[in-house]
This record gives sequence, C-alpha cells and structure tokens, in this order.
Amino acid sequence: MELRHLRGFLAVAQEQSFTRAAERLHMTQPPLSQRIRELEAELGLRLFERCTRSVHLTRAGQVFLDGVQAMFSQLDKAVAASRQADQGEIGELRVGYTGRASHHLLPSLVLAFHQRYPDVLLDIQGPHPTGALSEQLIAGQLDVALCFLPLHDDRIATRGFMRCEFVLALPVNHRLARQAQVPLAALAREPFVGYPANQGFHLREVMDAACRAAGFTPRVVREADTSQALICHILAGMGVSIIPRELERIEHLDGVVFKALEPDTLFLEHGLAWLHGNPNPALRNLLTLELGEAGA
Amino acid sequence: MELRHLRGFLAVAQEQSFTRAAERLHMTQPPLSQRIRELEAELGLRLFERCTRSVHLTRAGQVFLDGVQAMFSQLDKAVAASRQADQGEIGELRVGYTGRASHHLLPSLVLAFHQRYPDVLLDIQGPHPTGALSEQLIAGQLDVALCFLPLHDDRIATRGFMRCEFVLALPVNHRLARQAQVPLAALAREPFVGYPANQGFHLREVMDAACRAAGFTPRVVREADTSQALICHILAGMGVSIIPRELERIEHLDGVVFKALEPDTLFLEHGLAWLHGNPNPALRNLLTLELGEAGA
DNA sequence: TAAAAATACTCCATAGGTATTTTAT
DNA sequence: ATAAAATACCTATGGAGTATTTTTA
Repeated sequence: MELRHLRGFLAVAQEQSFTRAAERLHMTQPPLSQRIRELEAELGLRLFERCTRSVHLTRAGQVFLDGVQAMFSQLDKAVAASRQADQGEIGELRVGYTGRASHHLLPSLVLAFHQRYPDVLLDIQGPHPTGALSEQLIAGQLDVALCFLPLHDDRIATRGFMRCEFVLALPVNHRLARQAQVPLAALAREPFVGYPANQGFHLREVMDAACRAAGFTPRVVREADTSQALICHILAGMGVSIIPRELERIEHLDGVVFKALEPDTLFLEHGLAWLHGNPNPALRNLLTLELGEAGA
Repeated sequence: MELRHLRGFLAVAQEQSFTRAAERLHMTQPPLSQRIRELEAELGLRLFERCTRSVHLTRAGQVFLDGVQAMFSQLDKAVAASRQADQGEIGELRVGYTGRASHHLLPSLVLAFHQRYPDVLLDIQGPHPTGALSEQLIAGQLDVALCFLPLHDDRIATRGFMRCEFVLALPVNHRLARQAQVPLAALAREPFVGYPANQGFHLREVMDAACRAAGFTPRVVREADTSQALICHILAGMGVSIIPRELERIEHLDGVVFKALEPDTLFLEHGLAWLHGNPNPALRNLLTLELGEAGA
C-alpha cells in the first residue's frame, strides 16, 4: 500500500466518481481504477459499490474513509511539527549560568527569547562556576552557558557580551584604604578571601593569576562561592580580595572600599558559550536573536 | 511523498543505520539513501545527522518520528476497522418487527445475534404493521423486518420462520360458542372486531380475504391495532374476529373461546424479510446465524 | 584502513497513458 | 443512446540494483 492508493481512495470517495476524481488528481481514469482495485485487493474487501452510473462507498469503505482522513491529518501534523522543530519554534533550550550572569544578561536574554519563541521550553540551570558550565557544554548537557570567557577549549564557541573589570576590595578601616591606587605587590603579605580554588571559578583564577604576576601567591584564609558571602568576609575584616567592579553598584556597602588596581588592565569577558556544531535549532535562534540585540 | 519514504524513514530511525535498515526492508542501501534524501527535500529539512560512522536523528527527525509512528498506527486502525465493518463485526443493523414477532422470534434473534456480534448496534423499531415494515425495507430505512409473509414484492427476499394459523374468536356466551367447528359463512351477519383496515395489517387482510372467500364482507364495528385490545373488544361482546391461534396460549382468557375454522387451511408464514442486495454485512451475518439455528 | 554512506550508472518493473469495450440507465 | 467504469495494450518514468568513490573515526 502506498499513499497514492489512499489519495486515490479519498478522491473517489469525495467525488463519488472515478472520472472526476482522476481529473482532480491530474491523471486519467483507468490507472485510478487500477489503484482502487489494488487497494481493495490488499485489504481483501470492496471499498466501493460500482453501479456504472454511480459510485458509492460500502460500509467498510465509509469506516476506512474516516480512518484514512484521520491518518492524513496525523501526517500533516507530523510534517508541521517537524518543520517547527527544525525552525527552533518548538523544542527545548538548556541554559546554564554563573552567578554574575543572573544580574543582567540572564533576565534580558530569557525575556527576549521567550517573547519570540514562546513554545520553546527553557531549562535554566544555575548558578554554577564557569568551569562546571563548560564541562556540561562538552558533555552535551547544556546548549548554552552564560559564563566568563575565554574558555580555552576549541570545541566551544563563545561570544563576549560584557567586559567585567576587577578592583581591589578592602575593609574601610584597612591600612591601605586611604590610597587612591594600590600596587598589587603591596598585598603580598595580606590575608585574602576569595572564591573557591580548583572548582572552576574563573573569578578565583583571575585573582590568583594577578597575584602571581605581581610576584606572590595570595594567602587565602577564607573561601566563599557567592559574591554576597565574600563581601561579608571582607566587611568582617578577614581579608582583602579582587572582585568584579560591578559589585560596587550591586552591593553598595559602606564598610567596603573599592580600589583600582595597578595595572588596571585586569578584566574578563562575560558572555555566551556553546558547543561547536550543537544542532539544536533553538540555540541558533538564541544566537541570532542575541546578535540582533547586540546590533541595535 | 509516499509510504515507502515513511517506511524507509522509520527503518533508518530505528536501526540507526542505512545499511541495516535496507536489509530490514529487503533492499539495497543506495535507493534507501535516495528515499531519505527525497523525503528530506520534500520536507525542506534534515531528518538525520550523517556522521559516516553513525546516523542519528535531528531534533526535527525525532519530532517527525513520533508523528509518523502515530500515523502508521492510525493507518493500521483504519485497516482493521474497515475489515471489521466488512465482516459485519461492527456497524449497525436496523430491525423492524410486528407485534406478533415480539413474543418469540424477536427476543431469541436479538439474543443470539448480540452474543455473537456484540459490537453491532441493534436499532430495533416496532411494533409496526407488516405493510409499514415492507415500505421501510424498500425505502432503505430498515435492514430486516420480522413480519408476515409473503410480501408480494420481488425487491424483497424472505425466509419463513413459523407458521401462524388462524382461528375464530368468540365471546364465551356467543350463540355459536357451543359448536366444535364454525363454518365461516355462518358469521355473515355477525359484527366483527379486527385490526385496522388499509394500514398494512396482514392480519386484517387475512380476515377480510377469508370472509370474502366465504361469500361476505365482514361488518367491522371496532378496530384495534394490538392483539390485547382486540381480545378485550371480543370479551366485551362487541364482535367476533379471526386471529392467530397462538393468542390462545398467550392471552389465555376465560371469557373468549377459540374455534377452528372451516376450512382450517387459513394460515400465514411469519419470518424475516430484507431487501435484495442490501449490502449491510451485519444483515448477512444475521441470516447466516439464523440459518444455523434453523438447521440445528 | 576499514566500515558506512554517497555517487554514478544501468535496467526493468510498473505507473500512467491511449484506445476500446462493456454495462447500466 | 449515452455516460461512466472496466479492459487491453503500450510507453516511459523512476525505483531499485551494481559498481565505485568518498568520508571519518
């Protein structure tokens, strides 16, 4: 059985005539008659009562007609759904993010994407350290991550979105708090607080790298995995730290002062990362959408 | 698009391999690859991600797979349902009957048919006069009638089921009630009660014809369209009548006596009637079933 | 390099067309 | 007598096969 048989059956059933049905199908009558005969032979029953002058469905034909119409509508639905899936209009997008992203990038991205693609399920997971996100990308557990860049893995594509500059954060009563700028080397013997080491926190790696460049290894007396906790530790006088400048705006606390570093070239990009060749059409849509925003 | 494309798609999706899918379809790999390419071209999207070493579905392909499987199951259902309809295992059987049939034939027929064909809806209409039933048969409003025979219409086929003999019914205090047999001619001046005239009641026609044969036209003083009512009229002394002998058993009343007629050859067949060429498979099944019973 | 899909080509089965007959109104 | 479906026959498209190349793990 082929769809051609079923299309022929539909046409004859609806036109109540082989000749008219053949016209509708842009063919001649004899091969259409043959199609129906083949179909009847395969089913082992008569679908039409032929009276030379008129053609009408048998009981079995009526029942078959209902079923065949349902089948074609099911086929149409399958085609339409696969088109939508291909266009990324339906489906799922798994988004991971770092704590930094949750303040600006994540909300605006989610809002814009969901407005344009309301039928794509957004599976948003986080906050996680950048390192964890990049592992999830590579493992295929995430479609896109909002994290620090670069990621140093050529399987991962990225797009920077905002520049994240770093400053020194001191308790307000710290001996260095009066200076306008603090040379990093001056902190060699200071106790530090910082994000956890060896857990994929780019923010920690930046601090360690900056200190190494200044000729010392920071003595980290306390670790914390959120900015809020870290600021509290500084407030409590447990140590100093190197943190994103934007925390100044977000946390705006009187007990902590922010000092530009010397040199002040310390920064990271924050943006989107995804696996090269990830075929999820929803990801492509996200990137296009986001590009449109960036262009505006 | 043809089913061959969809069958090929299913096979490749399930086997995750063109070569194995081709084996399963008893064909070679190149034409199967072509089928899939044609399908993808028609849909305007990729269904499979080919990695030479492995084949797997795209998002659109996964969605399409679900839809296509649903489509095939719908097609299977359509085929199965049309087979059932063809076999008369599903559908409808419209049955009409006369008052006489409701005592024996109708209940046993309905019971036997419904046990064997529980999914055929029995639309039972009646009681109606035999004439009305035969008109409904010819108009295609009924599939089968349980009525008096013969019907004198060569579009109608019949099968006798029971012989219905007629007797004279008199009030117990009637002047002729003492005689063993009553010659019909002796009733020429009697008041009669009977079924309605000109409404298709064979029972009435039998009475009129018998009287005509005896040389008179019965003076019918009261008409009734049920046996019960007729018996009551006789009981009340309104007149005599010619009625089916079996009423003696069914009504068994003391106030009415039943007398054999002279000659006692007055009878009708009662049985099934249906339209020649009625294609309802359920009707064929009823006739086969009933034949089986008669043969037993 | 080996296994699997894609490509190139060939062929024949069959879908569809043309001409005609049959049938029922 | 006529209109519509069935039948008979023919043609050519295209579906499937064989041989080969390409690709990537």
